[in-house]
Amino acid sequence: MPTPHYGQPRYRVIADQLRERIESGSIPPGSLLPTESALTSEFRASRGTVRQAIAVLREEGLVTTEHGRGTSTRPITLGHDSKQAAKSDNERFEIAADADIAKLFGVEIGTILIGQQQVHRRNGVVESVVRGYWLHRPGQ
Amino acid sequence: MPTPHYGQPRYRVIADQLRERIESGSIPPGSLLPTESALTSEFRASRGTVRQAIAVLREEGLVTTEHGRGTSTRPITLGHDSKQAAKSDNERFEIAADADIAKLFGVEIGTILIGQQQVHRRNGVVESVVRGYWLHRPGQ
DNA sequence: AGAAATTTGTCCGTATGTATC
DNA sequence: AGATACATACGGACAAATTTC
Repeated sequence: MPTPHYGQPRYRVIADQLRERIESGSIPPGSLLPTESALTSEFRASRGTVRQAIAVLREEGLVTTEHGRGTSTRPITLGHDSKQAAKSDNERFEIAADADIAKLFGVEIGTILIGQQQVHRRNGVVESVVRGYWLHRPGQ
Repeated sequence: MPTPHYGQPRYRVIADQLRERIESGSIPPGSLLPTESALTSEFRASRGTVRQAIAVLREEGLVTTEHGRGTSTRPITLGHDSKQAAKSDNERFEIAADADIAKLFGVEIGTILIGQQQVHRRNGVVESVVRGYWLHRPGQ
């Protein structure tokens, strides 16, 4: 079989479908995703492709993977309050756009955006903090 | 050949070496990294492993990759002037730590940090904004 | 303008190592 | 100890974007 990936690559299509299940609640927060081999059978894709799809969700912060255990969904913490102590080093939240951000996106100040904060540590010590912002559901 | 990855996996070792070259200036900002096939020969690793190593650097924001062109180290705009900053989608600046950030780093509020903002566009439209923060001269 | 070469992107199949149950 | 599941690594093949000639 050739490698036709008209439009979207397979791993993104698979990632989209899995994201759909997670966000629709079909796969509840905190529960395990199907195993890699199960997804391999279901989507008739190679394991590498399935793993690539899962990697997409992991980068988005939607799931976490534990060696030898599996990949599980993680709840999105909405209504983030800055004083709220973060339990995780990777959390999602909603936040109102400040002047800078609002101008960049071309929206009004205060528009609600999706934010994600990721804390990077080395030997337990915080090395850097990265925050990403984007609009709800940009055409992907 | 077996797959021994005692201690660190190969792709991380390769990533570490490449990072070293970038930070030492051996690969200057804005210049192209060796091609994947060149790295494959040099490190005697498979292309997949080399690509995984590059992916690490990409996640760290050290390099950017363009289809058909190559992977280049990110040009660092040591900018501080807002006029130049406004023109670029990638600017560095200094900023005082707010309560949130200060707590994460374990420093006092108001401590001066390095910040970097990167604007990601698709077809000219802002898709996301990423802000990173870290201390001056971390171990490295 | 266009063809060829270069380079990254995607996908497959397989094998082996390592962690968890 | 055995079964299950994720992590790493290899090699090959074709697709797509860019650069070069």
